[in-house]
This record gives sequence, structure tokens and C-alpha cells, in this order.
Amino acid sequence: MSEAIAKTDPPLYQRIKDHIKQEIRSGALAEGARVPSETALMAAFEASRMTVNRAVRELSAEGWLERVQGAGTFVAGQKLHSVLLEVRSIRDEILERGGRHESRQLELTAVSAEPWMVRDLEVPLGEPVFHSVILHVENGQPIQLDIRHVNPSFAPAYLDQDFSQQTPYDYLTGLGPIEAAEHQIEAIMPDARMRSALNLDRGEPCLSLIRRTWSGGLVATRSRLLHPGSHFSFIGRQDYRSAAAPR
Amino acid sequence: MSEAIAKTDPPLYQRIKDHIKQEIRSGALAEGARVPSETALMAAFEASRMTVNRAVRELSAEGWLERVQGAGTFVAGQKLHSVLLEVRSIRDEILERGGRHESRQLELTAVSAEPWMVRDLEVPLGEPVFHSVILHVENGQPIQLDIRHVNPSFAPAYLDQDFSQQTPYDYLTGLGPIEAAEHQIEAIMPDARMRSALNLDRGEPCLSLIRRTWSGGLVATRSRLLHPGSHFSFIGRQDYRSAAAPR
DNA sequence: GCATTTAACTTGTATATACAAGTGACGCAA
DNA sequence: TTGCGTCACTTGTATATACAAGTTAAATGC
Repeated sequence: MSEAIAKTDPPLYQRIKDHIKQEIRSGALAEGARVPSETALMAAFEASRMTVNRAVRELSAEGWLERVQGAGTFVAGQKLHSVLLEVRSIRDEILERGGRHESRQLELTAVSAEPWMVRDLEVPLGEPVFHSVILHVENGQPIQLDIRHVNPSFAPAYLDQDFSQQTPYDYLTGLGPIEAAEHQIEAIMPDARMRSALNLDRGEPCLSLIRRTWSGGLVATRSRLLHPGSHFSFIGRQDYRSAAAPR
Repeated sequence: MSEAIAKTDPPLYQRIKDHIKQEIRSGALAEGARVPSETALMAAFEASRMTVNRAVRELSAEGWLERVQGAGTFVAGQKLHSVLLEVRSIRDEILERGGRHESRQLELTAVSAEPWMVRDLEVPLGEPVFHSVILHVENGQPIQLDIRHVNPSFAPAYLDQDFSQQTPYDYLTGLGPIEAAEHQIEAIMPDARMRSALNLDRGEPCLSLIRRTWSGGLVATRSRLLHPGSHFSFIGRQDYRSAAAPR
């Protein structure tokens, strides 16, 4: 009804943000260009400095602008250096697309730490390390082979779990918050054991995702997730300079 | 020297943020737990509500907290749904590690749009599409094969460029800002032509990164970047709940 | 007992004000 | 000409205040 209400529908600080973003997108404000000072924006939008400051500060945190105390505010350079890949719980992903998920626990033992585990898990050489191999199946089709090594200091009761009911991911994240993760993606040829587990033809490649997660200051787990290359791919989309949006 | 100065060294709003983050990390504030209200934090830190509000609002934008107007503030759930992969310009990457970079322009022509190009590039069937194949070489070793299709509406002069001197990425990003990108990663077996270009052994898999970028509202380019799987991997690290940090 | 109203508490936005701190240019003095 | 100090302008932080709007639970009336 009222024009006044419609005009002020988005909050003022948001309207200021939108305006500046629009000017950057349209090219009116090019990369490195100087953005009007807070004083100028106050006059232009008839806003208080705190409101203008909030708008500009948030755009700065979101990567649109760079601010230099005393000098001014400038349009930030492009990034596009990083790619956001969606790597979700395999179980959620299957269930979401209406599939039937099933886990098969192929192995669950303690092994003696080999040199590469000393490096990756930061455990002493020869000390026990928990090891599991779980196959995730979607509608009867093998979709992911989870070859995992777990730091016993982090999950002392790992061997007592039943991973045909619960995924290792769900169990481990319940023990403590994940502080950091490292991922490595490569294309490999599966060995005979991987090939038979994933039911692959000879000569078919695998997509390998190696993930290490940290919790409580130590490496909690190192897992190698193998997918049939011909049936699986990671897809990620990213809006350039999208907001650091709260989900 | 002065204790008072040292105590107030980080700004108050930052000290409040750090305190709340520390409580979440330590587990004192578990997932879903209620965070003290702004009024309570005002008393605890002897701060004004605006200062407390800024601290909590920023933590919310960074994904640590979720706020519900009228109800309260709560610790957000874990994400770890996305992985940040560093995908940088191959040329920068090689030069940075001290390597010698070289480009070989294997192909640069116009082709007629096939159905998959109609889908991926959103061009009319049969219309011309620019096509290039460029091999990136590091110290004499093939490291990336860039098989690219370009929307002529976006880069009309694409065929006039010399891509042994300049990478297509650098040329295209100079034409207009990238608005969005889509990536797809898979493991594939190279065909004979890919294999000979990358100097691969028979049976060696490839890591394939397909990237589409948008600019000016249309799909600017679609490129397939092939890497020898045995010598190449993407590595990404991510601090869980890291700040939406301005770079 | 049940539905409705009310009150208390919460977050969301906006203003006016104040002082601190960094930058850059101009002007003055040696 | 050179060096230094000053001053205007910029962003950074913090407070006190105000009202709007959403949630929840207690109080009220039937």
C-alpha cells in the first residue's frame, strides 16, 4: 500500500550495501577505485555514520572492499583463487536423491603404525592405529570405499563400534568438534582389492579423496575415499564475491 | 609495560568474539547451546550493547552462531560440507615453485556448436564456437592440457590471440569480471590424443577439472583441464569455522 | 480447563556523539 | 631546496539511547 513502507522495506544498511555492490558489478566502480568516504555516503543516503560504517565494514569482511585507515576505502581485487567443492556425507547425499544407502564393514582392526601413518597421523612408529574399511552402497551399487586410519588417542573405543549401522564420520564427529581438515584429490588406478570391492572393470580409474581432520589439537583420522571415476564427480558452484553468507 | 594497555590491546568487540569462540572450541558451549544474551554479555564485559551486538553479529555472519530474533542466540551446527580447494593459475603455480613455464598452442579454431556445447555454453546449435587446445609444460614436462570452448559473444577476438605468450585465463579475465564459476572434478582415462599430448603411459588415469565461468550474464567459457593423475593432485586446507576473513 | 491477552525478554535497526589513530598534502622555516 | 610540523580528512572503536519486532511464558478472563 504505502510507498514509504515499500521504500524502506530492506534495512538502510542493506540498501547501502546493495547500492555499492551494484556499482561494482556494473563497472561504475572499477577494481582499485576509490569508494565514497563514510561522510559522503552519509550525505547521499541521509544516514548516520554508524549505519554507513556497518554497510562498508560488512562489504569489506565479505571481500568486496578493502579499507585503509586514514586513506580511504577501495574496491578489492578479484580472487577466484579458490573453489568451493561440496563434499557432503555420502549417506546424506544418497538419501537426499531418494536412494537406498547401505554400509558394509569390510574390516575393523588395529594395525601397527607404518612410516606413512607416523607422518599423516602423527603417532609413534609401531604403536597401534585403528583401521577400518567400509563400503558404501547405493541401490546395490558400490559408490564409495572408505579406507580409514584413526588415532587411538582420539577414539579409544573405535574398534567397539558397528559401522554397518553408523558411518565412521558420524561416530567420530560425535567425539569432538572438527577444528581443521585437509583434502587431497587425485586420479588413481585401483589395485586389485579396491577394484573388486567397487566392482570396477579393469582399466577404470578412481577418484581418490584423502581427508585428514584435526580435533583436540591432534590428527583424529585420515581417510581415503575412493569413487568409481566414471560414475562419480564432485561439483562445486561459486558466485564470485558472494557474501560470507550465514547458512 | 603497562598492564592496562596490554589488557586492552585487542579491541573490546574482538575480545568478546575470542571469548565466545574459545568457549565453543573447549566444548563449554556445545552445539545448539544457548549463548548468553546481549544483556548478560554487557554485564560480563562491562560493554555497551552496540559493542556486544557487533561481536555476536559478526560471529553469526562467520557461521559460529545462529540468532533468532526474540528467542536468543545459539551455537551453530558444524558444517564441513564444503571444501576449499585452491585452484590457481597454472602459470603462477609453476613460477612460484621456481619452475619454468611454457605454453604450446596446439589448436585455435572455430567449430560448429554441437549439442553438448549448446547445453554447456548456451549458444545456438550450429553457430560458431571458438575452440583452443593449449598444453602447459613445466620444465619440459607436460602438466596440464587445457581443452577450451569460448562463447564468441563474450570474446569476439579470441581467435586473434597468441596463447603461447598469454594464457587464455589471463586473456579472458581481462575482458570482463567473472561473476560465477562451476567446477566438476572426475577421474577419467585419457583418449589417444590426450595421452600423447600429456606424454602418458597406457593405463595411466587423468584428473579432469571442468570449469565453466559466467561473465556479463552469459557463459563465457567452458574448459576441461586435464592433469596426469599420478603427478598431480589438488590440495586444500580449511580451518573449521575460520573467519570469513578479508584477504 | 481452555483460549486469549499481557508482560518480560530477546534480537534488529538506527541515530547522535566522542575520541583514537593513520594518511597525505600543504606550508613554513632552516 | 629540503626537512619537518601542522592540519584536514579518513577509518576504527565505543557509548548511550531509542524504537521496532519476534518469542515465550505467565497471568487473566471465560
